[in-house]
Amino acid sequence: MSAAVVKYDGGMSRWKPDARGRLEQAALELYAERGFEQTTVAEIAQRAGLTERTFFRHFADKREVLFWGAAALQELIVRSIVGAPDAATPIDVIATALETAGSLFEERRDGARQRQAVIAANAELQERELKKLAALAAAMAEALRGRGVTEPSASLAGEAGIAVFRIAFARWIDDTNPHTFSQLIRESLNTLKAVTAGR
Amino acid sequence: MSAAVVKYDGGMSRWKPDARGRLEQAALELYAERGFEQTTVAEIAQRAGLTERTFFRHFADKREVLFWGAAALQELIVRSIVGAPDAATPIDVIATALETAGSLFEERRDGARQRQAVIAANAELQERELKKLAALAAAMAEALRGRGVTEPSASLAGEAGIAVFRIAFARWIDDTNPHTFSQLIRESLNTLKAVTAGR
DNA sequence: ACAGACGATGTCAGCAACTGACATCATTAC
DNA sequence: GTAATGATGTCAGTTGCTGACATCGTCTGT
Repeated sequence: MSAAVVKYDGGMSRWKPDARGRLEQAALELYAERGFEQTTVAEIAQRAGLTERTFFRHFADKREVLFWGAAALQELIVRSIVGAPDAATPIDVIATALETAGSLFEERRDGARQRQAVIAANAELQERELKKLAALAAAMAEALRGRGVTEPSASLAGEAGIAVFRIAFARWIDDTNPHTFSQLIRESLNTLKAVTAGR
Repeated sequence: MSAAVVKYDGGMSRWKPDARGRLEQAALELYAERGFEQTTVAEIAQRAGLTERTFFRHFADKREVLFWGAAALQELIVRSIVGAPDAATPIDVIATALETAGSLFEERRDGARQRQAVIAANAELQERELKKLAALAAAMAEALRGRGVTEPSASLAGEAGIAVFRIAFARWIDDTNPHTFSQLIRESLNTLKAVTAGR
Protein backbone atom coordinates (compact mmCIF):
# COMPACT_ATOMS: atom_id res chain seq x y z
CA MET A 1 0.00 0.00 0.00
CA SER A 2 1.35 3.48 0.82
CA ALA A 3 4.78 1.97 1.41
CA ALA A 4 6.64 4.59 -0.59
CA VAL A 5 9.79 5.54 1.22
CA VAL A 6 9.60 9.16 2.34
CA LYS A 7 12.59 11.27 3.14
CA TYR A 8 12.70 12.66 6.63
CA ASP A 9 10.54 15.69 6.90
CA GLY A 10 11.95 18.26 9.28
CA GLY A 11 8.64 19.99 9.44
CA MET A 12 9.53 22.69 7.00
CA SER A 13 7.81 21.13 3.99
CA ARG A 14 5.05 23.09 2.51
CA TRP A 15 2.69 20.13 2.81
CA LYS A 16 2.27 17.27 5.24
CA PRO A 17 3.40 13.99 3.70
CA ASP A 18 1.27 11.19 2.26
CA ALA A 19 -1.67 13.24 1.10
CA ARG A 20 -3.03 10.25 -0.77
CA GLY A 21 -2.89 8.05 2.31
CA ARG A 22 -4.64 10.66 4.41
CA LEU A 23 -7.39 10.95 1.83
CA GLU A 24 -7.84 7.19 1.76
CA GLN A 25 -8.09 6.95 5.52
CA ALA A 26 -10.41 9.92 5.86
CA ALA A 27 -12.68 8.52 3.16
CA LEU A 28 -12.86 5.06 4.68
CA GLU A 29 -13.63 6.51 8.10
CA LEU A 30 -16.39 8.75 6.83
CA TYR A 31 -17.92 6.10 4.59
CA ALA A 32 -18.01 3.77 7.57
CA GLU A 33 -19.37 6.39 9.96
CA ARG A 34 -22.19 7.91 7.96
CA GLY A 35 -22.30 5.95 4.73
CA PHE A 36 -21.00 6.58 1.23
CA GLU A 37 -23.82 8.75 -0.08
CA GLN A 38 -23.99 10.85 3.05
CA THR A 39 -20.34 11.77 2.70
CA THR A 40 -19.25 14.61 0.42
CA VAL A 41 -15.84 14.78 -1.17
CA ALA A 42 -15.37 18.19 0.42
CA GLU A 43 -15.72 16.60 3.85
CA ILE A 44 -13.16 13.93 3.04
CA ALA A 45 -10.72 16.54 1.83
CA GLN A 46 -11.30 18.69 4.86
CA ARG A 47 -10.61 15.81 7.25
CA ALA A 48 -7.41 15.13 5.34
CA GLY A 49 -6.45 18.80 5.47
CA LEU A 50 -6.72 19.23 1.71
CA THR A 51 -9.15 20.58 -0.86
CA GLU A 52 -11.78 18.85 -2.94
CA ARG A 53 -9.78 19.52 -6.10
CA THR A 54 -6.81 17.66 -4.70
CA PHE A 55 -8.94 14.63 -3.92
CA PHE A 56 -9.82 14.37 -7.61
CA ARG A 57 -6.18 14.65 -8.57
CA HIS A 58 -5.44 11.50 -6.57
CA PHE A 59 -8.58 9.52 -7.34
CA ALA A 60 -10.60 9.43 -10.51
CA ASP A 61 -13.85 9.59 -8.58
CA LYS A 62 -15.42 9.29 -5.18
CA ARG A 63 -15.54 5.49 -5.38
CA GLU A 64 -12.04 4.81 -6.56
CA VAL A 65 -10.54 5.74 -3.22
CA LEU A 66 -11.74 2.39 -1.86
CA PHE A 67 -10.25 0.30 -4.65
CA TRP A 68 -6.65 1.29 -4.71
CA GLY A 69 -5.56 -2.20 -3.66
CA ALA A 70 -7.14 -3.87 -6.68
CA ALA A 71 -4.15 -3.15 -8.89
CA ALA A 72 -1.75 -4.82 -6.47
CA LEU A 73 -4.04 -7.82 -6.18
CA GLN A 74 -4.21 -8.20 -9.93
CA GLU A 75 -0.45 -7.86 -10.35
CA LEU A 76 0.20 -10.51 -7.76
CA ILE A 77 -2.25 -12.92 -9.32
CA VAL A 78 -1.00 -12.40 -12.85
CA ARG A 79 2.58 -12.92 -11.75
CA SER A 80 1.59 -16.13 -10.08
CA ILE A 81 -0.11 -17.38 -13.24
CA VAL A 82 2.78 -16.43 -15.47
CA GLY A 83 5.25 -18.15 -13.16
CA ALA A 84 3.32 -21.38 -12.71
CA PRO A 85 4.88 -24.67 -13.83
CA ASP A 86 4.29 -25.51 -17.47
CA ALA A 87 2.58 -28.78 -16.68
CA ALA A 88 -0.04 -27.21 -14.41
CA THR A 89 -3.62 -27.29 -15.61
CA PRO A 90 -5.40 -23.92 -16.11
CA ILE A 91 -7.84 -24.28 -13.25
CA ASP A 92 -5.09 -25.27 -10.85
CA VAL A 93 -2.97 -22.37 -11.98
CA ILE A 94 -5.86 -20.06 -11.20
CA ALA A 95 -6.62 -21.66 -7.86
CA THR A 96 -3.01 -21.42 -6.76
CA ALA A 97 -2.85 -17.81 -7.87
CA LEU A 98 -5.96 -16.96 -5.86
CA GLU A 99 -4.52 -18.68 -2.79
CA THR A 100 -1.37 -16.66 -3.18
CA ALA A 101 -3.41 -13.50 -3.42
CA GLY A 102 -5.01 -14.36 -0.11
CA SER A 103 -1.76 -13.36 1.56
CA LEU A 104 -2.73 -9.75 0.82
CA PHE A 105 -5.63 -9.81 3.26
CA GLU A 106 -5.11 -12.92 5.38
CA GLU A 107 -3.71 -10.74 8.17
CA ARG A 108 -6.23 -7.95 7.88
CA ARG A 109 -9.54 -9.64 8.18
CA ASP A 110 -11.05 -6.89 10.32
CA GLY A 111 -10.04 -4.22 7.85
CA ALA A 112 -11.39 -6.28 4.96
CA ARG A 113 -14.59 -6.81 6.86
CA GLN A 114 -15.13 -3.11 7.46
CA ARG A 115 -14.39 -2.34 3.83
CA GLN A 116 -16.84 -4.98 2.64
CA ALA A 117 -19.50 -3.64 4.98
CA VAL A 118 -19.12 -0.22 3.40
CA ILE A 119 -19.35 -1.69 -0.09
CA ALA A 120 -22.27 -3.92 0.80
CA ALA A 121 -24.22 -0.86 1.90
CA ASN A 122 -24.04 0.95 -1.44
CA ALA A 123 -24.95 -0.09 -4.97
CA GLU A 124 -22.51 2.21 -6.72
CA LEU A 125 -19.65 0.72 -4.77
CA GLN A 126 -20.81 -2.77 -5.63
CA GLU A 127 -20.77 -1.84 -9.29
CA ARG A 128 -17.22 -0.63 -9.02
CA GLU A 129 -16.17 -3.80 -7.23
CA LEU A 130 -17.74 -5.94 -9.94
CA LYS A 131 -15.86 -3.96 -12.55
CA LYS A 132 -12.58 -4.58 -10.76
CA LEU A 133 -13.35 -8.28 -10.58
CA ALA A 134 -14.22 -8.34 -14.28
CA ALA A 135 -10.91 -6.66 -15.04
CA LEU A 136 -9.23 -9.30 -12.91
CA ALA A 137 -10.96 -12.06 -14.86
CA ALA A 138 -9.78 -10.53 -18.11
CA ALA A 139 -6.22 -10.24 -16.82
CA MET A 140 -6.25 -13.86 -15.69
CA ALA A 141 -7.53 -14.96 -19.09
CA GLU A 142 -4.81 -12.95 -20.78
CA ALA A 143 -2.16 -14.53 -18.59
CA LEU A 144 -3.50 -17.96 -19.39
CA ARG A 145 -3.37 -17.18 -23.10
CA GLY A 146 0.26 -16.35 -22.56
CA ARG A 147 0.65 -19.93 -21.39
CA GLY A 148 -0.90 -21.24 -24.57
CA VAL A 149 -4.44 -21.73 -23.31
CA THR A 150 -6.84 -21.07 -26.17
CA GLU A 151 -10.18 -19.29 -26.25
CA PRO A 152 -12.80 -19.73 -25.00
CA SER A 153 -11.11 -21.86 -22.34
CA ALA A 154 -8.95 -19.02 -21.10
CA SER A 155 -11.87 -16.63 -20.61
CA LEU A 156 -14.02 -19.27 -18.98
CA ALA A 157 -11.24 -20.23 -16.63
CA GLY A 158 -10.88 -16.56 -15.69
CA GLU A 159 -14.59 -16.19 -15.06
CA ALA A 160 -14.68 -19.42 -13.10
CA GLY A 161 -11.79 -18.15 -11.02
CA ILE A 162 -13.75 -15.01 -10.17
CA ALA A 163 -16.76 -17.10 -9.19
CA VAL A 164 -14.61 -19.17 -6.85
CA PHE A 165 -12.99 -16.06 -5.45
CA ARG A 166 -16.26 -14.26 -4.76
CA ILE A 167 -17.77 -17.18 -2.89
CA ALA A 168 -14.60 -17.92 -0.96
CA PHE A 169 -14.14 -14.29 -0.01
CA ALA A 170 -17.71 -13.91 1.15
CA ARG A 171 -17.37 -16.95 3.40
CA TRP A 172 -14.03 -15.78 4.70
CA ILE A 173 -15.49 -12.41 5.61
CA ASP A 174 -18.50 -13.52 7.58
CA ASP A 175 -17.11 -16.71 8.98
CA THR A 176 -16.70 -17.15 12.70
CA ASN A 177 -14.78 -20.37 12.21
CA PRO A 178 -11.04 -20.27 11.73
CA HIS A 179 -10.89 -21.07 8.02
CA THR A 180 -7.86 -20.13 6.02
CA PHE A 181 -8.52 -18.16 2.86
CA SER A 182 -6.63 -20.87 0.98
CA GLN A 183 -8.88 -23.52 2.45
CA LEU A 184 -11.96 -21.67 1.36
CA ILE A 185 -10.60 -21.22 -2.16
CA ARG A 186 -10.00 -24.95 -2.41
CA GLU A 187 -13.41 -25.76 -1.00
CA SER A 188 -15.15 -23.37 -3.37
CA LEU A 189 -13.27 -24.82 -6.30
CA ASN A 190 -14.22 -28.34 -5.31
CA THR A 191 -17.85 -27.30 -5.05
CA LEU A 192 -17.67 -25.70 -8.46
CA LYS A 193 -16.14 -28.87 -9.88
CA ALA A 194 -18.91 -30.93 -8.37
CA VAL A 195 -21.60 -28.59 -9.67
CA THR A 196 -20.28 -28.39 -13.21
CA ALA A 197 -19.77 -32.15 -13.27
CA GLY A 198 -23.52 -32.41 -12.82
CA ARG A 199 -23.91 -33.06 -9.14
CA MET B 1 -43.23 -4.76 -20.96
CA SER B 2 -45.16 -1.78 -22.23
CA ALA B 3 -47.93 -4.17 -23.11
CA ALA B 4 -50.50 -2.26 -21.16
CA VAL B 5 -53.60 -2.02 -23.26
CA VAL B 6 -54.14 1.58 -24.24
CA LYS B 7 -57.51 2.90 -25.17
CA TYR B 8 -57.75 4.49 -28.56
CA ASP B 9 -56.47 7.98 -28.42
CA GLY B 10 -58.42 10.30 -30.64
CA GLY B 11 -55.66 12.85 -30.50
CA MET B 12 -57.24 14.86 -27.73
CA SER B 13 -55.03 13.52 -24.94
CA ARG B 14 -52.96 15.98 -23.13
CA TRP B 15 -49.76 14.04 -23.90
CA LYS B 16 -48.47 11.88 -26.68
CA PRO B 17 -48.49 8.21 -25.66
CA ASP B 18 -45.59 6.01 -24.59
CA ALA B 19 -43.37 8.68 -23.07
CA ARG B 20 -41.16 5.99 -21.61
CA GLY B 21 -40.68 4.30 -24.96
CA ARG B 22 -39.83 7.59 -26.66
CA LEU B 23 -37.24 8.33 -23.99
CA GLU B 24 -35.69 4.89 -24.45
CA GLN B 25 -35.44 5.25 -28.18
CA ALA B 26 -34.10 8.80 -28.05
CA ALA B 27 -31.48 7.75 -25.51
CA LEU B 28 -30.31 4.75 -27.51
CA GLU B 29 -30.06 6.83 -30.66
CA LEU B 30 -28.07 9.59 -29.03
CA TYR B 31 -25.79 7.22 -27.14
CA ALA B 32 -25.05 5.46 -30.42
CA GLU B 33 -24.58 8.68 -32.38
CA ARG B 34 -22.31 10.67 -30.12
CA GLY B 35 -21.55 8.40 -27.19
CA PHE B 36 -22.92 8.10 -23.69
CA GLU B 37 -20.85 10.80 -22.01
CA GLN B 38 -21.37 13.30 -24.80
CA THR B 39 -25.13 13.04 -24.42
CA THR B 40 -26.96 15.08 -21.79
CA VAL B 41 -30.22 14.01 -20.28
CA ALA B 42 -31.70 17.31 -21.38
CA GLU B 43 -30.96 16.39 -24.99
CA ILE B 44 -32.60 13.00 -24.63
CA ALA B 45 -35.68 14.58 -23.12
CA GLN B 46 -35.82 17.21 -25.81
CA ARG B 47 -35.67 14.63 -28.60
CA ALA B 48 -38.49 12.75 -26.88
CA GLY B 49 -40.51 15.95 -26.53
CA LEU B 50 -40.33 15.92 -22.74
CA THR B 51 -38.36 17.55 -19.95
CA GLU B 52 -35.30 16.39 -18.07
CA ARG B 53 -37.34 15.98 -14.90
CA THR B 54 -39.66 13.55 -16.62
CA PHE B 55 -36.73 11.42 -17.76
CA PHE B 56 -35.77 10.92 -14.12
CA ARG B 57 -39.31 9.99 -13.22
CA HIS B 58 -39.13 7.08 -15.65
CA PHE B 59 -35.52 6.01 -15.10
CA ALA B 60 -33.50 6.08 -11.91
CA ASP B 61 -30.47 7.45 -13.71
CA LYS B 62 -28.96 8.11 -17.10
CA ARG B 63 -27.70 4.52 -17.42
CA GLU B 64 -30.81 2.67 -16.43
CA VAL B 65 -32.59 3.57 -19.64
CA LEU B 66 -30.46 0.95 -21.41
CA PHE B 67 -31.21 -1.85 -18.98
CA TRP B 68 -34.92 -1.99 -18.87
CA GLY B 69 -34.98 -5.47 -20.39
CA ALA B 70 -32.92 -7.00 -17.61
CA ALA B 71 -35.94 -7.51 -15.39
CA ALA B 72 -37.80 -9.46 -18.06
CA LEU B 73 -34.74 -11.59 -18.72
CA GLN B 74 -34.39 -12.39 -15.04
CA GLU B 75 -38.06 -13.25 -14.68
CA LEU B 76 -37.97 -15.58 -17.63
CA ILE B 77 -34.87 -17.36 -16.36
CA VAL B 78 -36.16 -17.73 -12.81
CA ARG B 79 -39.45 -19.11 -14.05
CA SER B 80 -37.59 -21.65 -16.14
CA ILE B 81 -35.52 -22.75 -13.13
CA VAL B 82 -38.53 -23.04 -10.86
CA GLY B 83 -40.41 -25.05 -13.42
CA ALA B 84 -37.63 -27.47 -14.28
CA PRO B 85 -38.13 -31.21 -13.65
CA ASP B 86 -37.25 -32.34 -10.16
CA ALA B 87 -34.66 -34.80 -11.33
CA ALA B 88 -32.68 -32.23 -13.33
CA THR B 89 -29.20 -31.40 -12.10
CA PRO B 90 -28.49 -27.78 -11.09
CA ILE B 91 -26.12 -26.99 -13.91
CA ASP B 92 -28.49 -28.41 -16.48
CA VAL B 93 -31.36 -26.45 -15.00
CA ILE B 94 -29.29 -23.30 -15.41
CA ALA B 95 -28.17 -24.14 -18.92
CA THR B 96 -31.70 -24.82 -20.06
CA ALA B 97 -32.90 -21.60 -18.46
CA LEU B 98 -30.22 -19.61 -20.29
CA GLU B 99 -31.15 -21.23 -23.57
CA THR B 100 -34.75 -20.30 -22.97
CA ALA B 101 -33.72 -16.74 -22.27
CA GLY B 102 -32.01 -16.62 -25.60
CA SER B 103 -35.42 -16.39 -27.20
CA LEU B 104 -35.56 -12.80 -25.95
CA PHE B 105 -32.83 -11.68 -28.32
CA GLU B 106 -32.46 -14.46 -30.86
CA GLU B 107 -34.49 -12.42 -33.32
CA ARG B 108 -32.88 -9.11 -32.60
CA ARG B 109 -29.21 -9.70 -33.08
CA ASP B 110 -28.64 -6.34 -34.77
CA GLY B 111 -30.35 -4.46 -31.98
CA ALA B 112 -28.39 -6.39 -29.39
CA ARG B 113 -25.20 -5.67 -31.29
CA GLN B 114 -25.80 -1.93 -31.33
CA ARG B 115 -26.66 -1.94 -27.66
CA GLN B 116 -23.52 -3.86 -26.77
CA ALA B 117 -21.42 -1.49 -28.85
CA VAL B 118 -22.76 1.42 -26.82
CA ILE B 119 -22.04 -0.39 -23.58
CA ALA B 120 -18.60 -1.51 -24.69
CA ALA B 121 -17.67 2.12 -25.31
CA ASN B 122 -18.32 3.30 -21.77
CA ALA B 123 -17.05 2.10 -18.41
CA GLU B 124 -20.04 3.30 -16.40
CA LEU B 125 -22.38 1.31 -18.60
CA GLN B 126 -20.21 -1.77 -18.21
CA GLU B 127 -20.44 -1.41 -14.45
CA ARG B 128 -24.20 -1.27 -14.63
CA GLU B 129 -24.31 -4.32 -16.86
CA LEU B 130 -22.12 -6.26 -14.46
CA LYS B 131 -24.45 -5.32 -11.63
CA LYS B 132 -27.44 -6.62 -13.56
CA LEU B 133 -25.62 -9.87 -14.24
CA ALA B 134 -24.69 -10.19 -10.57
CA ALA B 135 -28.32 -9.69 -9.65
CA LEU B 136 -29.20 -12.38 -12.16
CA ALA B 137 -26.69 -14.76 -10.58
CA ALA B 138 -28.20 -14.09 -7.17
CA ALA B 139 -31.71 -14.69 -8.49
CA MET B 140 -30.65 -17.96 -10.10
CA ALA B 141 -29.04 -19.08 -6.86
CA GLU B 142 -32.19 -18.21 -4.96
CA ALA B 143 -34.30 -20.18 -7.42
CA LEU B 144 -31.99 -23.15 -7.05
CA ARG B 145 -32.27 -22.96 -3.28
CA GLY B 146 -35.99 -23.19 -3.77
CA ARG B 147 -35.33 -26.52 -5.45
CA GLY B 148 -33.40 -27.75 -2.44
CA VAL B 149 -29.91 -27.00 -3.66
CA THR B 150 -27.74 -26.04 -0.71
CA GLU B 151 -25.07 -23.40 -0.31
CA PRO B 152 -22.48 -22.87 -1.57
CA SER B 153 -23.51 -25.02 -4.53
CA ALA B 154 -26.44 -22.78 -5.40
CA SER B 155 -24.37 -19.60 -5.50
CA LEU B 156 -21.57 -21.24 -7.42
CA ALA B 157 -23.99 -22.64 -9.96
CA GLY B 158 -25.44 -19.15 -10.39
CA GLU B 159 -22.01 -17.61 -10.87
CA ALA B 160 -21.02 -20.37 -13.27
CA GLY B 161 -24.19 -19.71 -15.21
CA ILE B 162 -23.26 -16.07 -15.58
CA ALA B 163 -19.80 -17.01 -16.77
CA VAL B 164 -21.28 -19.28 -19.41
CA PHE B 165 -23.79 -16.62 -20.39
CA ARG B 166 -21.21 -13.87 -20.77
CA ILE B 167 -18.92 -15.91 -23.00
CA ALA B 168 -21.77 -17.28 -25.07
CA PHE B 169 -23.31 -13.85 -25.52
CA ALA B 170 -20.02 -12.27 -26.54
CA ARG B 171 -19.51 -14.95 -29.18
CA TRP B 172 -23.07 -14.63 -30.38
CA ILE B 173 -22.67 -10.88 -30.81
CA ASP B 174 -19.50 -10.79 -32.84
CA ASP B 175 -19.92 -14.02 -34.68
CA THR B 176 -20.23 -14.04 -38.43
CA ASN B 177 -21.15 -17.71 -38.43
CA PRO B 178 -24.73 -18.76 -38.02
CA HIS B 179 -24.56 -20.11 -34.48
CA THR B 180 -27.70 -20.39 -32.43
CA PHE B 181 -27.59 -18.77 -29.02
CA SER B 182 -28.56 -22.14 -27.58
CA GLN B 183 -25.67 -23.80 -29.34
CA LEU B 184 -23.24 -21.28 -27.94
CA ILE B 185 -24.60 -21.75 -24.44
CA ARG B 186 -24.09 -25.50 -24.70
CA GLU B 187 -20.61 -25.08 -26.14
CA SER B 188 -19.61 -22.61 -23.42
CA LEU B 189 -20.91 -24.94 -20.77
CA ASN B 190 -18.98 -27.85 -22.22
CA THR B 191 -15.83 -25.77 -22.26
CA LEU B 192 -16.40 -24.78 -18.66
CA LYS B 193 -16.90 -28.42 -17.74
CA ALA B 194 -13.66 -29.36 -19.45
CA VAL B 195 -11.77 -26.52 -17.77
CA THR B 196 -13.02 -27.21 -14.28
CA ALA B 197 -12.39 -30.93 -14.75
CA GLY B 198 -8.74 -30.01 -15.15
CA ARG B 199 -8.24 -29.92 -18.89
C1' DA C 1 -73.38 16.56 -15.12
C1' DC C 2 -70.55 18.22 -11.53
C1' DA C 3 -66.85 17.95 -7.72
C1' DG C 4 -63.07 16.21 -6.37
C1' DA C 5 -59.39 12.72 -6.45
C1' DC C 6 -55.76 11.09 -9.36
C1' DG C 7 -51.87 10.85 -12.46
C1' DA C 8 -48.48 12.41 -15.72
C1' DT C 9 -46.06 16.19 -16.73
C1' DG C 10 -43.88 20.93 -16.22
C1' DT C 11 -41.27 24.57 -13.60
C1' DC C 12 -37.90 26.02 -10.53
C1' DA C 13 -34.43 26.05 -7.12
C1' DG C 14 -30.61 23.71 -5.35
C1' DC C 15 -26.86 20.23 -4.06
C1' DA C 16 -22.91 17.63 -5.14
C1' DA C 17 -19.76 15.25 -8.44
C1' DC C 18 -16.47 16.36 -11.51
C1' DT C 19 -13.39 19.34 -14.86
C1' DG C 20 -10.52 23.02 -16.98
C1' DA C 21 -7.67 27.03 -16.42
C1' DC C 22 -4.63 29.46 -13.96
C1' DA C 23 -1.96 30.86 -9.64
C1' DT C 24 1.26 29.67 -5.88
C1' DC C 25 5.39 28.08 -3.92
C1' DA C 26 8.72 24.46 -2.06
C1' DT C 27 11.83 21.26 -4.16
C1' DT C 28 14.98 19.82 -7.71
C1' DA C 29 17.98 20.29 -11.65
C1' DC C 30 21.26 22.66 -14.21
C1' DG D 1 21.20 31.34 -8.48
C1' DT D 2 17.90 30.71 -11.78
C1' DA D 3 14.76 27.94 -14.10
C1' DA D 4 12.00 23.78 -14.52
C1' DT D 5 9.00 20.75 -11.92
C1' DG D 6 5.34 19.10 -9.22
C1' DA D 7 1.86 19.19 -5.73
C1' DT D 8 -1.45 22.02 -4.17
C1' DG D 9 -4.97 25.93 -4.02
C1' DT D 10 -8.68 28.90 -6.12
C1' DC D 11 -12.45 29.68 -9.01
C1' DA D 12 -15.86 29.23 -12.36
C1' DG D 13 -18.66 26.21 -14.87
C1' DT D 14 -21.32 21.89 -16.56
C1' DT D 15 -24.15 18.11 -15.57
C1' DG D 16 -26.53 14.43 -13.01
C1' DC D 17 -30.04 14.17 -9.89
C1' DT D 18 -33.76 15.58 -6.22
C1' DG D 19 -37.53 17.96 -3.64
C1' DA D 20 -41.42 20.98 -3.72
C1' DC D 21 -45.09 22.73 -5.88
C1' DA D 22 -48.09 23.95 -9.98
C1' DT D 23 -50.86 22.52 -13.98
C1' DC D 24 -54.42 20.28 -16.24
C1' DG D 25 -56.54 16.27 -18.57
C1' DT D 26 -59.00 12.00 -16.98
C1' DC D 27 -61.52 9.12 -14.03
C1' DT D 28 -64.91 8.07 -10.12
C1' DG D 29 -68.77 8.58 -7.45
C1' DT D 30 -73.02 10.39 -6.87
